[in-house]
Amino acid sequence: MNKRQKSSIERKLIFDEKAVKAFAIHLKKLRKEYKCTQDQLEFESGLSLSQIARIETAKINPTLSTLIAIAKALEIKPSELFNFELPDK
Amino acid sequence: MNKRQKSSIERKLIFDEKAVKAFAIHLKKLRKEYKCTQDQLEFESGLSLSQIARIETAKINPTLSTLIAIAKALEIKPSELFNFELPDK
DNA sequence: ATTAATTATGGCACTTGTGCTATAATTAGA
DNA sequence: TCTAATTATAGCACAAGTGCCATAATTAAT
Repeated sequence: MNKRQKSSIERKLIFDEKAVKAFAIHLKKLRKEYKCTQDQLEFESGLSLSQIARIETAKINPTLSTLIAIAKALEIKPSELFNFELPDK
Repeated sequence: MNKRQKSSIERKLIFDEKAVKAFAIHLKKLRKEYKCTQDQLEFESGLSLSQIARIETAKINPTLSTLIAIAKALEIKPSELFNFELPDK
């Protein structure tokens, strides 16, 4: 099999790894402050534990719904999920 | 062709339509307050206009990176994107 | 040092977010 | 009313988020 052919058109994808990383660290800190395990968060949020782990290790770029589910589970305002310093670029 | 077969296992998907809708309304309001067109926002954020339109019409559930790109483009703090009332459930 | 609890990884299937392009629909300006 | 500007929709291709399952790795308790 040939290598998968790259599209001739360069698609610009936006994935701010640094911001995702900063968010990951913040979330993990928040969760611990609330004495919550990933397992509990799974239960409270309805998200899967593997997903939560992947978010906290910055493997993925979660969606709005996911963020809101987490905030609800932690009983905090969604805006609190963003109380962290964004890397400059 | 047969209809696509449903997986035997019921996958629970989380997509909080009401929250996404509330966010959409809030974003559109914010953008207008900043006298910003979708076209300008496309330029400033690097996101595609079609994507912005889909977000503002609550067609999609944007990702964290997308939200941050929008906040940066509007020169606001990401938490401001969440200054809206979440529907109760 | 063992064991239990917690967190992280990996793979698969499926869904969906995104870019790109084009076009339609709506709104604003003349 | 025309016209231009703005916003919304649609379809395609591809990337990536998520659930579920299993297992490995790490950390905490005893």
